[in-house]
Amino acid sequence: MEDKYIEEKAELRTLDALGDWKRTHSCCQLTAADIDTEVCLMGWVQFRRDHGGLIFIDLRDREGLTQVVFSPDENASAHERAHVLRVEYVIAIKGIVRARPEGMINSGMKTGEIEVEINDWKLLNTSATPPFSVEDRVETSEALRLKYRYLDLRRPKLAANFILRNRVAQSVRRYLDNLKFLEIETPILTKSTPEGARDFLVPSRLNQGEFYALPQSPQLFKQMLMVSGMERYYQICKCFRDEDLRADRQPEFTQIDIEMSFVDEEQVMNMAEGMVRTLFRETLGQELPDPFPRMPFDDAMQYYGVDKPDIRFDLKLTEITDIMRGSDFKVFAKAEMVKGMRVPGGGVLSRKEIDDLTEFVAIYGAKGLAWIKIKEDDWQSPIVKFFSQAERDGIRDRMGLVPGDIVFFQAGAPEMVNAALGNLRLKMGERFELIDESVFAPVWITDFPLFEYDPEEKRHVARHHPFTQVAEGDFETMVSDPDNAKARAYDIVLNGYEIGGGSIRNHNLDNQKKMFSALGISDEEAESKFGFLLSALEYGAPPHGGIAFGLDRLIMILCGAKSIRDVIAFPKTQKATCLMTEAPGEVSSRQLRDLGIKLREKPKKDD
RNA sequence: GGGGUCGUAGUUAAGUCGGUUAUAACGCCGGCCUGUCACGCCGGAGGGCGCGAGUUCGAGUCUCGUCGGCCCCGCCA
Repeated sequence: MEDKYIEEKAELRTLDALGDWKRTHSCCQLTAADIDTEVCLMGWVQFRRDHGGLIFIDLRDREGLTQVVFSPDENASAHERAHVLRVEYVIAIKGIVRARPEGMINSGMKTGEIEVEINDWKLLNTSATPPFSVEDRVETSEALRLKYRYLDLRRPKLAANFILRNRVAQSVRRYLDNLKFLEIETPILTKSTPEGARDFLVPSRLNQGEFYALPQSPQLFKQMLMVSGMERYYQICKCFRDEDLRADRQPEFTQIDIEMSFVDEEQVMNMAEGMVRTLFRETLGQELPDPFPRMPFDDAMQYYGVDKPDIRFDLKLTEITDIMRGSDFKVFAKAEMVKGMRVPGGGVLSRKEIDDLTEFVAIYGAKGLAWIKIKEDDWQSPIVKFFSQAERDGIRDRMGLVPGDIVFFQAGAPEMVNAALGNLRLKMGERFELIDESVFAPVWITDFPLFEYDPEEKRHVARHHPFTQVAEGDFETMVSDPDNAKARAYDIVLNGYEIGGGSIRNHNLDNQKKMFSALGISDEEAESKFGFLLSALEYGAPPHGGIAFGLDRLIMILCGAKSIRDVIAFPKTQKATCLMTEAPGEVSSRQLRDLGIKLREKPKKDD
């Protein structure tokens, strides 16, 4: 008897062909204006509410939901067949748009005023019970979501991210096209560039023992295109960096890459912020400041401790190195740098919270976290007993301390002081809810140092990249005094994320050679690594510069997503694997033989 | 390379000082139900606690190792 039953059920689940049915509307489209029209919808069963008599199905496609009703009175056979419907089954329905009965309007639903009364329907496919329910509100582990990414992407929230992503990309293309930019593709199989991030390598079958590298960015190709006279280039392209992952970093990511000839930094920045303003207006209806505020790198470090300040809230760092110089508090007196951060109202922080914050700043190398709570009558602090009255007055006046405040201090190497307090600043922004999540705060960071010292390699390396032009006025001294050379470079920061950066490049051969020599790159090395660039610069390279945006990060901020993975269709895990395809994977010995590659028996951990 | 955190039915979580047969909700299966919208009601099945050792009379609980997810430091021109 049970067998017969299963057979019966299977019979009911026979799939239908699409036939000549054509979809007429999406599932978020129908309104009261469509009442009494006949429509055909196709999609997935989101919810089923089978009352035995009436059956309600919320039908979902990528745009939204529509309630459809199977009624035994209207169409008995359509209703009878509908008992088999389950979540995620794929169906096509034909029916009449009806106004919902009085009091049955669902105001929480975009199509809540109407429903579709079924005349006929087709079962296009069944579905196994999904491992997690395809709904926004369900919190399931990210591992499971990534394994079944195709189901995860059905969730309306995630689908909406990709709809927005498309609109941003289209807005960018329209904007750049209007400004006569050419979209030009550059190679994915290219040459390893030793400066910068670790490359992904691809072995060459036809040239055994040699490797292509996947591009970290199309930097040199776009410069070549300027030499080619393309004048204005852009590309929305994949870039690859074999470095460790973070919530906002993936090994392959998408860049909006732009380069222009015959321009200075003002023109690049104007073009770029116009693009960002336009895409915000066109996709979110949000107006951004015009122009974007600008901040020199030195100020960013001084007041925010980072080169990507979140200026949505107003806490700032204050340097007090000079005040503490002769102090009895030797930790401060001897420190290369002493900075404080005043947190208005921070006096409410408990001892436990301060202990946790001390642990937090230790991540950045801080040995401790000095603090003072400003009370009505006195200062409460483990360190203030070491301060003279003049020192107390000096700190109070410079920082504008008032009762209720807490001040945090760091003393030591500037890198540590800035990192610890800069990140503590963000922590305090969250703790005291100083951040208005509806605000988008862009800021240009300018006047970057041309170099930074790499203690591992014991030489100066380019802070931006080695093709960046030195600031006017620093050309003569860039080799003798590299620490004070500025670059014609600029970053664009949004809500504390670096979303783009660029520079004016060296179009003059001598300048480029001087840059290489400042970086300790010999003529031979420069020739072997960047020979084609040096050669191109000999043939009438126009002045040029550009910028590149991290599209994924930008979309992440627009979506309010916490991770870049939520705006990338098939992202990698933190170990750079894909849980869906199980990449990376082993390859056949035949493939290895073709490539002339022999694997070690057992990869050793060291080496 | 390092620090932190998590891993228990399909899913999300609870599980006390180590103690009988490991809880709950949702989902799933079956039945009932003509205005629900995360429908409702009744009944049922389903896991041996990521994996491997160890301690113990006894381990989901303790120890060691290992695998995996996430966050972070380093790294990311």
